[in-house]
Amino acid sequence: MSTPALEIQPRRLRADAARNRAKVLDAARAAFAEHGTDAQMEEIARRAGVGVGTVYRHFPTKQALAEALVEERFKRTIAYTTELLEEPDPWLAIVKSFEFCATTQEQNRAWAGVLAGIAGGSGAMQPAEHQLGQLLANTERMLDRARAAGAIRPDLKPADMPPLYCGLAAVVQAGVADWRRYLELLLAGLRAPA
Amino acid sequence: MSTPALEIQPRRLRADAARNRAKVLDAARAAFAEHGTDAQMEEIARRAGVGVGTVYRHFPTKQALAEALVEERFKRTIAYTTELLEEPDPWLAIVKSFEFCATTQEQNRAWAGVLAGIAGGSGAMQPAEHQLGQLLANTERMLDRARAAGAIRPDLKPADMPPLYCGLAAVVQAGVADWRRYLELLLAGLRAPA
DNA sequence: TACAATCCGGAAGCGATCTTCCGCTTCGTC
DNA sequence: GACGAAGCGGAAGATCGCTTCCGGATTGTA
Repeated sequence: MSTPALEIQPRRLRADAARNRAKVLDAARAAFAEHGTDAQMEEIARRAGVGVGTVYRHFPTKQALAEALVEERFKRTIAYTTELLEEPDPWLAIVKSFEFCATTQEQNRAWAGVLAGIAGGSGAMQPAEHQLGQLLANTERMLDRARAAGAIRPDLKPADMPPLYCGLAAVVQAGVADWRRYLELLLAGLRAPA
Repeated sequence: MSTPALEIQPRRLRADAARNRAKVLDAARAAFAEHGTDAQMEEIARRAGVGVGTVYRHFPTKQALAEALVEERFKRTIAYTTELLEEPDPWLAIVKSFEFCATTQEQNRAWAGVLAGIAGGSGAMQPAEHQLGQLLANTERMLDRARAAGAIRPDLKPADMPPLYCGLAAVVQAGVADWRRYLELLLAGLRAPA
């Protein structure tokens, strides 16, 4: 986020263009947070204080704009799950990963759709292949650590996880205020049997 | 489904009209099952073998048509949960209620949206108030029975349930083929601690 | 300052859907 | 079988939201 992207941006943006691009991304983030995929291009432009034409100058389609935001979220998610591998308590790492998922959904109402695509195997807004692979690898390591510590039921597989995240995101998306209670029940099912 | 609806239909429908109404409902059921809320009126008309005008003669808006289907599902759900109160094994009753939820979602891709509305308190396609009350009452009795039998964790409240159904429906909607595995993990969290 | 490349704004174009409208058809009855 | 009421079909209307287009403004450089 600090230096790269030179392969994608062959030439330097003019100062005003760079400024506007950032404003568009901010506005889009807010609009998607509020309305999910139904956010409208014109509203995004208005929030950014630019014309729709400017939005389209930076992102060729609405889909591309949405994907840029998803990729952003995905990077943060991968970064966070990587951090979690350092968490001393492997069970707590799992708990935190679910909480992160829920708050991400709160910040971007399109997130549940992305997770649904991952869990279900299809989905209109898939992240890049290698990113997805990295996230799944982190998940696997997280489970391995917890299993080794005897914190989770031994038969819990990596493939079990995406649906669990997907369900949680859906509950948050539905507007369940007390999603932590839902999470508590969910986690109880993952614990190692006493 | 066999005799009622006389309060809603003040005058008797002409034979062909009644036939078409049924065809429209069948077609709509199929279309909504496949495409959820995105099902198109013209496709419904085509499937029913009638013109769009005929669809609108029977249901003033797409929303009304969708609501008719939801109400239908809701009646079946209430009927089924009422049956379940007779189930000798209270734990099995709970399991079956979740399975019923999942298969309902498989048969109508708009179901998850309805449950989301119930769980979250808002939602565009709410069922009638008294129907909802009846369903929640059944849920409560179901839990009471299971709690009395020591089959579930004692702190499980009726209000915990809608999000659980909502999450399951979302997972099924996402296209997770092995939703039974998800359900298994979920149920493990509801069991009474050993 | 002058010039050219770059960028901006927002009106207009366009496709997709829901909904209306009305002349024609079918049904039920006398 | 004749008549009026009820129902039907599907083209046209209305709307909505994404996308394009281009004259004019801005930026960076000579």
